[in-house]
Amino acid sequence: MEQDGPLVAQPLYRRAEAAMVARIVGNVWTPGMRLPNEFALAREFGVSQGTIRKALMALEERGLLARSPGRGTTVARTTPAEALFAFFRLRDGEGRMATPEPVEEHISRRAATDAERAELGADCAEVCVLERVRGHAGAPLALERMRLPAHLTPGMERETPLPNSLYPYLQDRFGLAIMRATEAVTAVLADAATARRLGVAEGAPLLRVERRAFDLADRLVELRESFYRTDSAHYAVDLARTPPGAATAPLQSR
Amino acid sequence: MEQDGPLVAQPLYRRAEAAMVARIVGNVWTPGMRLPNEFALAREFGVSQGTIRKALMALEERGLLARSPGRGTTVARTTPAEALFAFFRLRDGEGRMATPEPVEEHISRRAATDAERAELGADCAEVCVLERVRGHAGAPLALERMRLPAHLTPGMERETPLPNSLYPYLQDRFGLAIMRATEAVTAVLADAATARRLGVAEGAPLLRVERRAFDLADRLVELRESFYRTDSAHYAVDLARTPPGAATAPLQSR
DNA sequence: GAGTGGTCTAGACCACAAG
DNA sequence: TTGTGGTCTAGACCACTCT
Repeated sequence: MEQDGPLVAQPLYRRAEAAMVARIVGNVWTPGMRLPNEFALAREFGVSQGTIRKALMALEERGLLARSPGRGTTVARTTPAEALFAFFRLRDGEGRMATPEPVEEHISRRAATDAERAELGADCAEVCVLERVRGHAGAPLALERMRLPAHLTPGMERETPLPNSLYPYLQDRFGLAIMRATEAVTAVLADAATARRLGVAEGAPLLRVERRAFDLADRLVELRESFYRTDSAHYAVDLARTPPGAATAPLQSR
Repeated sequence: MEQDGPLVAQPLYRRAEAAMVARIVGNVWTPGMRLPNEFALAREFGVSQGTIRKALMALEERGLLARSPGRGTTVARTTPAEALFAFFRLRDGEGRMATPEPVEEHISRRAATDAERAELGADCAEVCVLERVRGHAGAPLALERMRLPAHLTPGMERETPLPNSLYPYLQDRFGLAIMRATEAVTAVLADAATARRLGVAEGAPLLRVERRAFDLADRLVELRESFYRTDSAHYAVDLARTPPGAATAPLQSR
């Protein structure tokens, strides 16, 4: 009656897919690394080349692999531009990304609260707290406050200033690959402290965005609270009719 | 050098896919209809069964077809529950959908403004304007103002009250299948009129959501401006790392 | 020129749904 | 029992990249 382990036998291509994900998560296959070709993989896993291909194409669609004719299959390497595009939703009037430049940054490390341990896992004794103001076109745009499990990011609190784009840094430095996130958006009034840092009047309307970010193994690894000014930009969302049986949750939800 | 028509020959499975989309858009294949089996389609299009299968699976992923073993392949039929889930983003504290109940509704028809014609197409002489207040758990939650090309929804202005879920109605009544939408979210202060209708104080923070909705053929068919209270609900977004070369725009953007 | 992935075909066996 | 889609295999040809 348990949900976790599939009781029914998974198709071969699913098992091959899972085995390859395990290698990427376990850093046996590292970002940028070139994989053996389809026939070699097929021999290795004991299936046909067509079956391996199906698994490879699924992983390409999930963004874990990059394939191109003539060059071969490589483990995807997240570039700063892509990473920003994937999770940063602020756009200007013409729909272009309102690229944020760092303005100020504070980073520290402290004991995790009970609430944080409940979300980030019982083994999370300390958290790294990163607070940033980022601007665009000369004006402050966003105030962000991130919390990460300190045992997953050892020494991060001494590496200020951090790169503008955080997720590629987490991947290169700590092997933390952020794959998906959920955001909860509400409208709030700026309090005095936030208003001062964002250069708006107290009581000005702001977007408050609460983000939970998950890594390759679908562990929650970042809690983020952001406040956005939306006087010159907006939070852009693309919605599509979801096919009923389609992949809703990437993996397990817990 | 033109972008529209593919100058290079498309793969067979893409051409088969496009041909099948055309049949669905042209109502040759109607929602719920059962398609011929893979071998019959293969014969009809002059390709192999494997190629047809690839096209069918792509259309299933796009949500246009539903396939199941033993039953066959049918044209997808949008149910109210799915349609609400797909585009309605408000969730309560536990992540459940904050199902909105209609509170009041006004519908009218008037000449289109120049701005509306620029967006909805030059042949859009008149627009249908639908204004609604919707509530949840006894309190007003959202004020919505929708504009649709009147020539695509003839007689709609006499059909008040309209069903709670608008898109299934548009599909059943006018053959307008909304497939995707973009939303621009900003934070604003409630003006006097909006505050009164939503039961909040003037100057309370609200989410303002501007939606553009597109049909099967990727025509812009709805402009919508909504104001949401987010004191007891939030606007929920799921973000995923997008594979660089993946399908970003469903069809052409114009 | 050698090797790669992209496309296309062909045929086999299975579980499942419907009559 | 019949027919369907789901899975798996096998082999062919092509365009492309790299050296």
